[in-house]
Amino acid sequence: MATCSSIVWFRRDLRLEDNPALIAATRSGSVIPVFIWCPAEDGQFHPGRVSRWWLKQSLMHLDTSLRSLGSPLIMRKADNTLSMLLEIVEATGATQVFFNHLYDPVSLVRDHSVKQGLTEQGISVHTFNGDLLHEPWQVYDDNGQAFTVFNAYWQKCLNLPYEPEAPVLPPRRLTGPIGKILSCSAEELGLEDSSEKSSNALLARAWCPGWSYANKSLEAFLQGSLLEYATNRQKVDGVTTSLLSPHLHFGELSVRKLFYEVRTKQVTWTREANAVGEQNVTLFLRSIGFREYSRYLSFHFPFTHERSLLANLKSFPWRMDEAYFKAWRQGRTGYPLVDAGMRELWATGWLHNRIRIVVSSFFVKFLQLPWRWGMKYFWDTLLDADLECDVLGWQYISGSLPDGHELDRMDNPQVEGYRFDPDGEYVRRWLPELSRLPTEWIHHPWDAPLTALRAAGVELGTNYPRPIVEMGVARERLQASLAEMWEREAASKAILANGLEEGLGETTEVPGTGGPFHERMDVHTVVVRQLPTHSGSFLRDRLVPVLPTTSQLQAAASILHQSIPVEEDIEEAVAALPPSVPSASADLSMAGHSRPLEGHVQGFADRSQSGQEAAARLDLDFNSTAESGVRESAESDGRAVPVWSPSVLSHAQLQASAECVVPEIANVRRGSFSRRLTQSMLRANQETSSLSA
DNA sequence: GAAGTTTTGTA
DNA sequence: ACAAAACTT
Repeated sequence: MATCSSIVWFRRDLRLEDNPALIAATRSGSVIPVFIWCPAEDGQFHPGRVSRWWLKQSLMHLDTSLRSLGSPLIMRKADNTLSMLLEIVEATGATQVFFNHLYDPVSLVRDHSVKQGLTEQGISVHTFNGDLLHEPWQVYDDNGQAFTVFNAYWQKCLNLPYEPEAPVLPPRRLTGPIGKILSCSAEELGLEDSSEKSSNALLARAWCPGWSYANKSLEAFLQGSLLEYATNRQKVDGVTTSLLSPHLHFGELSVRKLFYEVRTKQVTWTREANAVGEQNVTLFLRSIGFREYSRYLSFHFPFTHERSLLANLKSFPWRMDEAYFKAWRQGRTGYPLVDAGMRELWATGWLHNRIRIVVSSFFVKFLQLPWRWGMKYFWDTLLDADLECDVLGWQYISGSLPDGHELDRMDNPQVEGYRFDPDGEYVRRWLPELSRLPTEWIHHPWDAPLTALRAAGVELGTNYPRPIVEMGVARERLQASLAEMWEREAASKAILANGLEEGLGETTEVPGTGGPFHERMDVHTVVVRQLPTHSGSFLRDRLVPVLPTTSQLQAAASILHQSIPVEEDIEEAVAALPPSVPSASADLSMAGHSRPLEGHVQGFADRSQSGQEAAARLDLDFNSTAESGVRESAESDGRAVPVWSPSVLSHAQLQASAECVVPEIANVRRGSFSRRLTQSMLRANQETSSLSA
């Protein structure tokens, strides 16, 4: 057995400690640690600049650690992950591949085909849970259905038998492969292009990527802000969160270890009758719960990165307004709290979770922009960009979840400003043009008397914009749009009913809309329709608005005279962040991306890991629904746009993701939803079976 | 002490 | 937005 050579395929588990794939491989002989950078497979979800910067640093750190144990990290850039793995297998004579599970839609699909491809070549593949407390297929409600509300899900998780064990220590020594294996440096992977380096240099002042720094961040958090997590949760300015999220995203820190450490703390505090401390832990664990839940949703509802979980908003008339979108990105909406947040995001890649909620809520409800645009922007710009959390966050805010905010709940940025930034310091830090405005007016400069504005050097409409949409107008517009949506839905329902009677089934078209209703909120489709004369590549770029490059941003900034943080401001801003050390990042991000590879199937339960029953069920599903992938959706103008066709785990989920069979939930309010969803999924499933029979 | 008003919490 | 809690009268 000592002669057996194993590849450990690192992905987003860039740590030595508590890494099940690495531990298992170490037991079976010599270890070849591998990282493959394969941008071609990321599609639309190619990581943004700051995220790639983090990855690069983290890889260098991991490589150093692995080297000192005796087996350096093999880094390769590839067009196809499977081919590259096979090439490395060939070169090293490895007979086994070990890796930890991922749950985002891209990885689910890729990992399944990789596993299949390796197995076909006689390589034995072993996969593990290195990212979650519980695998998504281990948690179901009393009816055996997947949860669709968070509280019930998290309650169940907390009640599952789970005795946190002390994290497994890193291996002491690794036996490396014999002979030299082709590899490149982290630099040569091309994670950072030369135009990005100067901006990225600033990031290193505030953050230390790498698994051992993640441990230090954890330590700092346990000793520091965990104590006051609950009370400080509201404070948007200053270091009050764990700052662990980028470390968690890249798996530099094991969630199981985090859970273990935090729980241990909680036990201590309970013994000391420290009720406040105990409460703090409960709240923090809840935010870990949201991270778990994001994976859970992504796994069970693999279409949620591009379509709402609920079908209730499928005919909502989102505004495809590029100018609004741009004003939001640049922090020029005229609402100081929103703008401060967007400037901070722009400059640092970081936002307090509270501010993420504020800006995303404004995005959806004041501007009525499609949530997927916002999700993509977060994916492109956040340091802790994480697809599953991104999806969960935006669906939560946009009224697409049974237990999220409803779409017609409009939060007032002025009110939120005084609640979360009572002294206006946060706004002053990020909006220098308002820095001299007294607190009285800082969150609503449009009400300020001219004398006050003049004294503060503020000229509304010139160096700081007036509100892009007034609150009252926004409210009316939202109501009107909702009314329009109800109308469309009623019409749709009537026609669908007719259609079914006539046996037309699910693809009924509604006259005058050019297609099934759900497509009206589909970014791809609508934009294509609006821009029918442009070229293919232009269209592709437009599928989802793309983050401008730094130079484009700077150009825009100079045109817009002042107030956009360009380099100097960024520097100042970053300097104002938590000083050097890994302060730990924590609030879980709403980050995201979206999009497809070709033909694959999804799912990857590992027999040895996840229990016979689950594995058997998933395997069965692979076999029965194995064909899915990119399909072409023919537009009315004849242009074909690739559309992600979700891979499928079960018939019920297939139905949930097939647009016209999406459950009827328009009027269902929170709470009562879950059961109805599953029931109507089942009903839809049965109907379809009988139709096809 | 009941009824009305304001604040707080919700991710 | 809305409900529940806290606070006033």
